[in-house]
Amino acid sequence: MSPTILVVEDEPEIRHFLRSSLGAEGYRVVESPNGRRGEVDAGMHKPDLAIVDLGLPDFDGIQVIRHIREWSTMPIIVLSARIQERSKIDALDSGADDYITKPFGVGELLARVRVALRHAAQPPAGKELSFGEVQINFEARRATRDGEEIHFTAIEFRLLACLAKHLGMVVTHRQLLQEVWGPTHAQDTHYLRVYMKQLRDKLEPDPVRPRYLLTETGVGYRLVADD
Amino acid sequence: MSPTILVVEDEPEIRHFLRSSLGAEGYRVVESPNGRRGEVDAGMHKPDLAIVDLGLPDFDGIQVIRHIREWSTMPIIVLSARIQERSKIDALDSGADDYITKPFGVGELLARVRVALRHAAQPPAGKELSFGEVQINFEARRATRDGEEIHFTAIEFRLLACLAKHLGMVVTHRQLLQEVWGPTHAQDTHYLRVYMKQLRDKLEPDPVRPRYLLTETGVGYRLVADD
DNA sequence: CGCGCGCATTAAGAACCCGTAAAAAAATCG
DNA sequence: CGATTTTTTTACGGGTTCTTAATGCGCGCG
Repeated sequence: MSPTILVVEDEPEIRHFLRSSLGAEGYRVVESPNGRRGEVDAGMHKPDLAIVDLGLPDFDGIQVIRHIREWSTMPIIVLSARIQERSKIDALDSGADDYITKPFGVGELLARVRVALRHAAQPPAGKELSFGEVQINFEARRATRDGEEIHFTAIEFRLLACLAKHLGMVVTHRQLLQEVWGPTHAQDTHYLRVYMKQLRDKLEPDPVRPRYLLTETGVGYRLVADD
Repeated sequence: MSPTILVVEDEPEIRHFLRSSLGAEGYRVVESPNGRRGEVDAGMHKPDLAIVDLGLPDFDGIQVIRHIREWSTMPIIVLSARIQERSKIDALDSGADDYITKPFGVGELLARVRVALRHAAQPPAGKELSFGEVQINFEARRATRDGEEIHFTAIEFRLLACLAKHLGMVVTHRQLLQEVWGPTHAQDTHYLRVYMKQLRDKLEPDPVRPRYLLTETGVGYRLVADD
């Protein structure tokens, strides 16, 4: 079943451009001409991805994003004019996942859409993952270390799964918080500090000098398997 | 099919010089003697690249750039006399991608044109970039040098990403500052000096004599990969 | 030649972020 | 219902990163 994409855009020209570009790729497209309709359509159609213009006539696209983020983690891509630098950043902070600056080409649009959908849809990449003496089976939700079973709490495991899904890549604080605690806790970074410590105590040979579960100061964390 | 290049230039001498230099390389050339015609021709011919003189008789070349940028992402190269320092920067901030200062040689012209066309042809989804012994993976937010991992702080990486997004072309101080520090710091150019030094220390084989991360005095910086 | 401008370079204090521990609150389970 | 586990809060010390200011250099210009 092809993914559904919600397009919230007031200018008919751009909206039709989006519809035909995305439609040609096989996506199903739902169009909303303003913010109010956008929110309703988001709730009704439960799309796999939303593309939201920041310069909407009735109310700010950021409002739409905030409201959607209250109940959904669907990927949101923001459209912004070159002038709206500031609100672009606000949008990302409000929970948008990516942005495209107008004017933009079909190639760029489709590339961003693919990335966003891939990130959202992916089940924990492989079913197995191992590093050092640790082995994790995501399907069975179990892990062993030196053959001994390790126990994870629900949150610990979700956090680990989220990191493993993006193995080797940095996962931002916001992504982790959003994925594990939901959109309402996207700024409670102290949760991460506590749980990273617990994961390290369970996974790392020397928890004080992490080798697999690495910190990216000011950005997020990342999990790396051995070389 | 050879790329089409639009030349918006009032002085016949320079216009003919451009036509023959570009024509000899196999490009198709469309000439416009003033700004008004330039805009029309841009819409009609949909060229792959526009070269716009800043000192046009009817109205400012910056107007032309702004108007084109409302509907197109085609690369735009600006021609400026040495006196027009200020408007050169305005042009870049308005969406031009690169500039050439008059007088200029064929070699410089063709090099800039090649870079701009190559840049346009590649979807910005490009996740990888390499120059010298350095390799950067933007998706994973990682970089290596001679196989060794290099560590970047949050700001360093954002700066590098911004430069890489416009590989081979100039990025103005203002653009960099806005993208990395936000609009409130658009004039704090001293930040750039400090961080450029750090990037060079991490990326350049000989940081004192930069080969990739180049200074454009009075304008901004430019990242070039080796050819 | 001396001056001013913009850039490179350095260093130090401020601000911020992270790891850590431990207690309080909530949820789970027998 | 009480015990145990899990989650949420809070606090603080140490370390990293960011900001700021001072200095030196090279170049163009008067």
